[in-house]
Amino acid sequence: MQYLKDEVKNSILQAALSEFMRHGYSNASMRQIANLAGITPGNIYRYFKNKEDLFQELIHPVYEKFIQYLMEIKDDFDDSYCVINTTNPLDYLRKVESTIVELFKESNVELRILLNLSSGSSYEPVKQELIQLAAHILMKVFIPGEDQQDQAMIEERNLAHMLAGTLIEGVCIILRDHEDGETVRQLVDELLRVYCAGIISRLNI
Amino acid sequence: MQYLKDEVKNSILQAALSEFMRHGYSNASMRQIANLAGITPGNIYRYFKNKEDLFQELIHPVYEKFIQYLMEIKDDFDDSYCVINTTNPLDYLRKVESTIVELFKESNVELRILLNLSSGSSYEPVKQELIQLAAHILMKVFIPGEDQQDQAMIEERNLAHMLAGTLIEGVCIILRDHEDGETVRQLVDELLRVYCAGIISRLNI
Amino acid sequence: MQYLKDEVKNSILQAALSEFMRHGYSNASMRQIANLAGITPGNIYRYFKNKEDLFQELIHPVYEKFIQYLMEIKDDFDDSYCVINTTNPLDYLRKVESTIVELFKESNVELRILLNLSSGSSYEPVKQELIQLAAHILMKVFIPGEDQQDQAMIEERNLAHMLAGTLIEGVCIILRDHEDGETVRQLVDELLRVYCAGIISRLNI
Amino acid sequence: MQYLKDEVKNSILQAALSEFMRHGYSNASMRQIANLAGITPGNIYRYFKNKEDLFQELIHPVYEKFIQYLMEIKDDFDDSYCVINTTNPLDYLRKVESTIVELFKESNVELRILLNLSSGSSYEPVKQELIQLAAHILMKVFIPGEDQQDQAMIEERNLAHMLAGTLIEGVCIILRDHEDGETVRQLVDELLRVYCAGIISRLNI
DNA sequence: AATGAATGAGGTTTCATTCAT
DNA sequence: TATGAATGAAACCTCATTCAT
Repeated sequence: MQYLKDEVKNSILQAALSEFMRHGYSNASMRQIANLAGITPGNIYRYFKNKEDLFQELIHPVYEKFIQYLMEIKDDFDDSYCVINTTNPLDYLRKVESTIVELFKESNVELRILLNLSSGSSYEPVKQELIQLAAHILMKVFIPGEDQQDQAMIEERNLAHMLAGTLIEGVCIILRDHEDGETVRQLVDELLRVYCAGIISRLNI
Repeated sequence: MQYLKDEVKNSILQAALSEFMRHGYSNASMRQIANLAGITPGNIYRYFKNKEDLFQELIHPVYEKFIQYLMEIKDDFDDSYCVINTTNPLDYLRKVESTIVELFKESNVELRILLNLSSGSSYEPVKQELIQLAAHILMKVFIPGEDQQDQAMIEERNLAHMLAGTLIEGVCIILRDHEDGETVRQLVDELLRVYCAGIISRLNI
Repeated sequence: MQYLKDEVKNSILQAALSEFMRHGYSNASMRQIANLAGITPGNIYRYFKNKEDLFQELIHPVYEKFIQYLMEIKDDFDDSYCVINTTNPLDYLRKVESTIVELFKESNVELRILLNLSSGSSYEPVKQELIQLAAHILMKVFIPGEDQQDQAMIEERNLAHMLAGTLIEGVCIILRDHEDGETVRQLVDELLRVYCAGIISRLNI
Repeated sequence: MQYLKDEVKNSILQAALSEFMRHGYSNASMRQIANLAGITPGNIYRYFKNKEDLFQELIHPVYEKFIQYLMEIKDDFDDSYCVINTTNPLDYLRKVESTIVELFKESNVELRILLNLSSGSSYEPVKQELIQLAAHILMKVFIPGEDQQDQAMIEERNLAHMLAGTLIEGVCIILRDHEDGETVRQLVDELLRVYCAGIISRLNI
């Protein structure tokens, strides 16, 4: 009994991963997923309730881990950096980096789907939330002290938002193009170095 | 009659632009485009062979301009920077920047569709091509002289590729989130500043 | 323009009426309706949003008329019969009868679908509501005065409910089996005669 | 082995009874029947050729008993009532009643399925056949003597048909709404009383 | 005898595209 | 030239039935 179940379920998941990666959630075809998995479309529904359920089973673990991780970063950051302004942001980000890379190394494709290809699913607004979280952290770097509401403030906010977005996208790109863990770490390192250098140079103006 | 034809054709193109912008290529509805253009669905097919053809007529000019522009940058770069190494890369990129922003200001929507909303069309792989072109340019910054094939070379290639990708994505993000031309220019400026600072600091190591 | 629309819409409505009549709402097949109408399934959706919408367009007018009519009966009954107990129930029901027959003559099939074949649609609970309304009226015949809550009361309630149900079904059967208006009127007359005789004889016990 | 087989077969039949009762023939799910029976879907097909066969094995005995019973009533009626016109129809119907209720008490669920929930199966037209049989019996009450073919005859035929239908539906309604055998008997008693009173009053005109 | 994974035909619905008018 | 009704293929999904185990 159940002489094939796990094998088939895995082949469906793998096929779905490939199809979602290629066409995004709403343009992915259950028929194509079935073809890729070597089964008939109806059989998918023995393993997953529907398209959204299949997507969720693939993406949710990564989503949860990622959210939890970012929250930890935020809390840690709020505690250690903002109160006593001793930590160098460069050092702080460097510490963060290794954990990020670890998570991405585990779930490269899933994260890219979550962040860039989930339009039409319940995860659609996740990317903006994540970028806003990242922006929140960067904001504290640019405006350490008080909450000014003047023009400068708006510009800083835009800047933080933009840099947060590019940072997230940068990591996505690195992970899309490279499999080797050490290369990934090295490139993220470089990316952070660029960002930190730029941010520091901007703060010093 | 010819006059009427052009008017209708333009209204279709304008409607299509709006619809592709809102829903992306494959989720755009020909019926909705007809509605927006104030005509009937069947009539679209007197002006355009099919959905893909309509998309192409809209996007191709921008695509071509963008490619041509990047080629010019590449050629200019090859001539002015690589041979006699006098120009400051920061100055060079700053010169580039204003042209980029100009192009985006002209064809903001088309470029955003081309880069982010062309999934399902023949332009789907364009973004990657563009990033590779940009990477080629950046390569010349990092490896000014000869074509070494050693390990250091590979690392520089990866770095250039990654930075090119994040740069392109960064510009996309800026254009997605902001309409005002001056804000766009300012943010692109900041983005370049960060990149240049990072790149210079890296070159100086 | 619109050179066929009404004709097709009517053929769909007629086909749907036949299909819903034969198999009920949830077992009716849109494909079969299309076949009966001599069109393709997709074309139905140019005329009706979905299956429920098609059903509603067919059934709602009858439903509304029927509900309104029954409410009028109920109000008229509450006013004329319960307060001053002068009207003979036989006379009252006879007055009611002609109106019922008129409505049924107009929308024979639709009413039968509404009452007996709407399972799965939003009209599913209508029949029970109607029977309860009819039972409410009959209750007033059996228990003219006060609201007793004893055993006799429960029996009267069951009896009223049962007779209301059979009355409704009886009218449905008459209309299913006969087309001629005069025959219908005559049979409903007989049915009411039987009911009234029985009810009166029961009250006299 | 044979013992086990019967046990399984019975559990399937019991499960099917419950499922058909809840959802009707065509909306009943073979998978759900298997679940209720504590076996797997495929195994049902070792005991029953298909869904229709399972339905038939469940319903046919009751159908046959019911038909046979009605035939006996008819024959008994033809012998005792029509030839020597001594028996009071009220007494005769009262005698009939207790047998009807007995049969319903034995096979309440099966009869309700047969009469009201067989849409989509081969038993779908049974209810009409039953009503026509009942109408045939009632005809003998209204037209004791000869087979006139005049207008009066047609009216009597229609009347008998209508009253047979309402009687059957009335019993169905009673059985749908009540579980307790004594309440069922009592309501059927009342229903017959109404019918008899009406029929007698009509005959006396 | 029993399992339950798999199939395949069918369900409702959408939509780019065609074509008679 | 323009209409918009109609088509047909595809979408997601369900389920009675089959069959390798």
